[in-house]
Amino acid sequence: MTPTLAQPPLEDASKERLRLWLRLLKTTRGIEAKLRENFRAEFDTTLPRFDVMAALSRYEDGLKMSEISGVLRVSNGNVTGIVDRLADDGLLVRVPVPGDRRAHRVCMTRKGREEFARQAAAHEAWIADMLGQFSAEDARTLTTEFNLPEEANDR
Amino acid sequence: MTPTLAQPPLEDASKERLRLWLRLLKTTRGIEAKLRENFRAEFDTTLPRFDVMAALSRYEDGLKMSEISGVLRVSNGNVTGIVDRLADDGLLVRVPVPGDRRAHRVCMTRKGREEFARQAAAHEAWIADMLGQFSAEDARTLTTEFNLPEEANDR
DNA sequence: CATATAAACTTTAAGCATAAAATATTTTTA
DNA sequence: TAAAAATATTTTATGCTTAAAGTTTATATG
Repeated sequence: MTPTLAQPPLEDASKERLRLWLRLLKTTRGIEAKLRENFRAEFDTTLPRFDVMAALSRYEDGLKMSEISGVLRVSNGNVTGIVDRLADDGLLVRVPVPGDRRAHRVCMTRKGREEFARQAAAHEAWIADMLGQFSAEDARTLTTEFNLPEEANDR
Repeated sequence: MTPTLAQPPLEDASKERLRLWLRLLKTTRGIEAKLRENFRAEFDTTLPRFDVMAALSRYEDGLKMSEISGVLRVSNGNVTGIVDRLADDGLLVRVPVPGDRRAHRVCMTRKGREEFARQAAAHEAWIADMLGQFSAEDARTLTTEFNLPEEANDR
């Protein structure tokens, strides 16, 4: 006879994978909501703005508009508005690309770099707190496990 | 002397947790993008619309507007527009609540239930495919591991 | 060289999301 | 019971997001 289990019996993999997806979604959305709230309260900014700044911070010479959308995997038109607003705030500038009058290189200003440094430090601390249940080793293991193929989408 | 490692040495937990977060974000966004694309191509609908239908499908007697936003953890005003459009399409109806003229109960129509059944089956198959690298046992283990406290937010 | 194609970017239309304010109704309280 | 507080929902303002169409500039092709 089937013994009573602490957990319900394993259903087919399809159901368990669906459960995992719903859990991942709930967890990441919860963390994103907290980040959004913190960014608003502490820095009067948003997650998409931070994402653009973070992308730029990794490239000393800035990025072209299309490179930003490529790195962040968002649509082209999306980046236009976010960069507009960051530029209005003096955190970055559009620099014409010599020899190609279609393109612009987006670079952080000094003010942008300083502001981003503060935001990045806070961001890392918030994440470390929210994922505090994972040891460094656990985190590394899970990072590897969640490296899905996702149609081999690097660059 | 420190031996050469297959992976870089463990940095402090903070950095490893940040890496895990970035990986989770990349993975869930990738899956969400694929789902959005599939929902659009196969059913001419969106993920938020599916989420509302999924919430309603679990309650025979429907849900009030505020209950939908509570279950889905989205803002009140957000649900108004999504329900408006689903109602326009005849997939659900707003039913007045007897004895409280402020409130409405949102219920799926027969058409809505039939459409949702098709969508849910496809959704489960898409997820099972994208998370195919996880066995049923792995999926269950990970689902448990990602049950973050997140300020004990159930209902 | 003229034109066609491609590339870089912006604009538009529609929908999703939040926070905050507004409206209507119900319940509590003085 | 009248005024105040709470509840249920919608509306408004702002920003993010995509897909698709449009503009300008660059490159390829006849």
